[in-house]
Amino acid sequence: MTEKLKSFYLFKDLDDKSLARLDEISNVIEYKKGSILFFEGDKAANLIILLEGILQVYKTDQKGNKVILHHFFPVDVIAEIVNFEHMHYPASAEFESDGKVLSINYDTFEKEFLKNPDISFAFIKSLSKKIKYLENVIATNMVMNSTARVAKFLCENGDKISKLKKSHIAANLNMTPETLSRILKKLSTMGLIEKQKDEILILDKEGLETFYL
Amino acid sequence: MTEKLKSFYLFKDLDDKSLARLDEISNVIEYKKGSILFFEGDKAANLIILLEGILQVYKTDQKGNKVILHHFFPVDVIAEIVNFEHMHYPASAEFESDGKVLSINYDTFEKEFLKNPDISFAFIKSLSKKIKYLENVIATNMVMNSTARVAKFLCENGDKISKLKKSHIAANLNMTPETLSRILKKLSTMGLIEKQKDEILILDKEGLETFYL
DNA sequence: CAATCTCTTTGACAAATATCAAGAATAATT
DNA sequence: AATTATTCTTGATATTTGTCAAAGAGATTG
Repeated sequence: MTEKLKSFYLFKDLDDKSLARLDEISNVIEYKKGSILFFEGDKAANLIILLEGILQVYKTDQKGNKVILHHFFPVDVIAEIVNFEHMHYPASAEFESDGKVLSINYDTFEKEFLKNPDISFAFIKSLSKKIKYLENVIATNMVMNSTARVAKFLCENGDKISKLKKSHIAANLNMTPETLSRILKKLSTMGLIEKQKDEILILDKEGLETFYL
Repeated sequence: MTEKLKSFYLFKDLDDKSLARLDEISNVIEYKKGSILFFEGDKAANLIILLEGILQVYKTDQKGNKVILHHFFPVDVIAEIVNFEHMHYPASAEFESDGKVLSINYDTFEKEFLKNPDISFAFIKSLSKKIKYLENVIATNMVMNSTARVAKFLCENGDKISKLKKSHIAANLNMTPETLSRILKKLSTMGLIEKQKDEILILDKEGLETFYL
């Protein structure tokens, strides 16, 4: 297990003694697809690192619609500020696939590890990454309209698109499947993409980019 | 000047020698209301700390409308990840009032100061604060509708409201003045607020809160 | 391969907010 | 105080996206 810990960038510079200690204060938990890692409002006692699976973080608006805020992939540190600031989770998190998590007792971690310059630098790195992600969420969802979001998604994920259900893509882009369908039709009519059996071909990437750049 | 530096929480634990060095690599710049601190896309060479004034950070959407993302107040560290990640500014910043800024050569700062555990802890604190702020921007603007945003603003800023122009409030809430006017009228009709000459009285705070809690 | 189930598309309509234009209220200036 | 300039409000209309319902297309199962 200490070997496994060592392989995470956050811990790569720790000596064996520290790793053993870290091992003591942490454990691995597995989750099934669809299960909830935490609910909005929960308090956090553990620092959580996503080892396997895709985690979706969302809020629910007044009409009861999910508003998807993040996706986390391995190996991401999840919501560390909630630990750092002793806050409540500002959103809920649900596994989009089966997953696995490393759960570290945070108080001990802060006391014994966060002073270590390598750890704190990695922690800064992780926070920084999160800010970039949030900036992107804001730029995408507050500044861009539906068509722009679809165009951006197509340009950035043209490959993955065949594997995903359209309704799933729509949820990720915070729009309804109907709206997505209509936009794809429009882009198709404009000759920017071609809808095939199972795939969407991008015919004019530059044309798509004009919607959001 | 070193005394002044010492008064910022980020530097409060530095010894005199370090402060003198910090002084060497930094300088104070003054800005007039309406002037631009940086444009979206600019590259950053300096770590910027807002000493005086209110700074507005915004993007421009495709129609040319400003979308206001943040407000910074003294003493905030501005967009430190842009330095840390050697990125370009993802948005523009404009002074809403006359202002003053401490500009620190970032490369030197990272090399000579960021290793210091007190500094790095304060840096983490600052990043953490920013994440909370961004989470709030997202929660407010992506999850809440116009009425909820106005209600929240009234509850949180009931005092300041008389000093601000309505068009300015509307811009801050990312809606048009017309929409704000209509919502205030609606809330007034519902008996939750009372519009007076120069002020808005909150008659039923709990009633307002139901719009967004 | 027919029946069933799920997902996607389409159409008609509704809701929220923006836009444009005009009038009303306030504030500033002469 | 009268005039002028700003800002705010109101009404009419447009735009974007969501909602609901039904039809169509694909996939799955017996």
